[in-house]
Amino acid sequence: MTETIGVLVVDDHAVVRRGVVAYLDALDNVEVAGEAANGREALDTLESLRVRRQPLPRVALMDLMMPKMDGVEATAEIARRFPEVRVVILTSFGEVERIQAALENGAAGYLLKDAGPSEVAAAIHAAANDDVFLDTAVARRLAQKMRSPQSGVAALTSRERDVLVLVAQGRSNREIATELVISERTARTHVSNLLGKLGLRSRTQAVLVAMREGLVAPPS
Amino acid sequence: MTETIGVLVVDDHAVVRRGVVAYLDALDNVEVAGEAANGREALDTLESLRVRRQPLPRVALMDLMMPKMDGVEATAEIARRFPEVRVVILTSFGEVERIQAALENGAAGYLLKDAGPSEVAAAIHAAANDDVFLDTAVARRLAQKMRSPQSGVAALTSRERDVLVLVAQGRSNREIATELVISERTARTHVSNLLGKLGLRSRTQAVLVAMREGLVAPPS
DNA sequence: CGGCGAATGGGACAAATGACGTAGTGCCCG
DNA sequence: CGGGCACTACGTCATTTGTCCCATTCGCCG
Repeated sequence: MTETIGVLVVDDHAVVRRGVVAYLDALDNVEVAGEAANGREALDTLESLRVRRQPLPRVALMDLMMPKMDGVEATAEIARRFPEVRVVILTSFGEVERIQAALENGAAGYLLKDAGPSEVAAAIHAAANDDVFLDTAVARRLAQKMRSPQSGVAALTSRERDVLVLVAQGRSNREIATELVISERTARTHVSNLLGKLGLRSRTQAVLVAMREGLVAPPS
Repeated sequence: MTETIGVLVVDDHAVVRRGVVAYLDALDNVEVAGEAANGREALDTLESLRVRRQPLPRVALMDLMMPKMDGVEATAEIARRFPEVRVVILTSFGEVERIQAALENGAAGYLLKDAGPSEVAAAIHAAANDDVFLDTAVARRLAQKMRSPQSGVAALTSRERDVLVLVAQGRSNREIATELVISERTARTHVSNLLGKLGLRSRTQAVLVAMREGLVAPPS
């Protein structure tokens, strides 16, 4: 572990990249190996390092919610094509669904943007060590989610999640039916069931829950 | 203008504060006068400086979307109680409604977080000079909004906006009526009218528009 | 003063939504 | 193999939502 750890910083906000780099510069055995503004750029950077036979960074510090390529997607791609690179998520969103998605896709850590320098350092060292680091708040939420499998989107069947996503896009039952190639009655059954499971009384509330759980992106 | 400009950095994300401070440190006649993690802290800091008869910062660089006290609120408070402090907004959200709200509440600038150091510098100098600096993208959106007054929340009456906000919280017509102390029929009239003005066909879509326009915060 | 838009409500009606019960089919797991 | 679950679908019914009329009351503005 006395070896220097190369870190690729991926965030669409220049200010955030600057802050992260400032954190990393203060660390002894960590070196910023590059910056990228989105998932696509990050992959391009890694690819280009590989063809030049230059060493890949050990860790990628990555935002979720980026243009071009979403953090979750990018994490999955990196895990698939560059398995020696550990991905640590650094984001302002603490949605359990996103956290789970990221971890399932191979993320080796999850930090919130209000993390201090020491937490970032800990996450990077953990990742370089093939451990997983979770922000305290993140870990707590995950634990809560585990403890209470009854409340929340996790209780939904995959089909119900499909329907919920469409509801959260403002579609009517008829439109949902057409989209999923089922009858409107079935769509209504799914909506009714998911409302029941989530303890809601209208599809309007379902939109909010879907947003809160990160099932759909907030509209831009 | 050779005088040093004091800047108060307000953001709930430590990483972002660090990045901004790094930007500011690189500038000659700018000095970081303090940091705060939310609007409340920012006001407390200013208040405490005032009672100690210490000089107030000329500029506050502030995020929107913070816990404790929202950026728009904080901007209004600062403009009211500390008129000598110029507030520059630095946020990742480009919603026209929020921009307008911030500017109407006395903001002296609006930057997006993908802004580079030079833009931050320009905004601070402009603010210290009693000018207003707008990010290029922000200015463009504002201009678009001005050019097309027909589409968008701007066409709504204030009462309709009230109703829309409640719709976007998942309330039923009956609940909205109770909340606003009007009859349910009137609530329905308002909903119907605002749907027409926005070109929508259901309240579910209205939720999305309200979010997109920043009329309500995305649920946490 | 006259008009105009905003806000308030009502009647009537059509459409969408949601709840509840029932049921066939397919699939996985013990 | 049998039970359970997900997915599909329908019938019925109550409620909500949304539309199109209309009317009244303000307050503001020319």
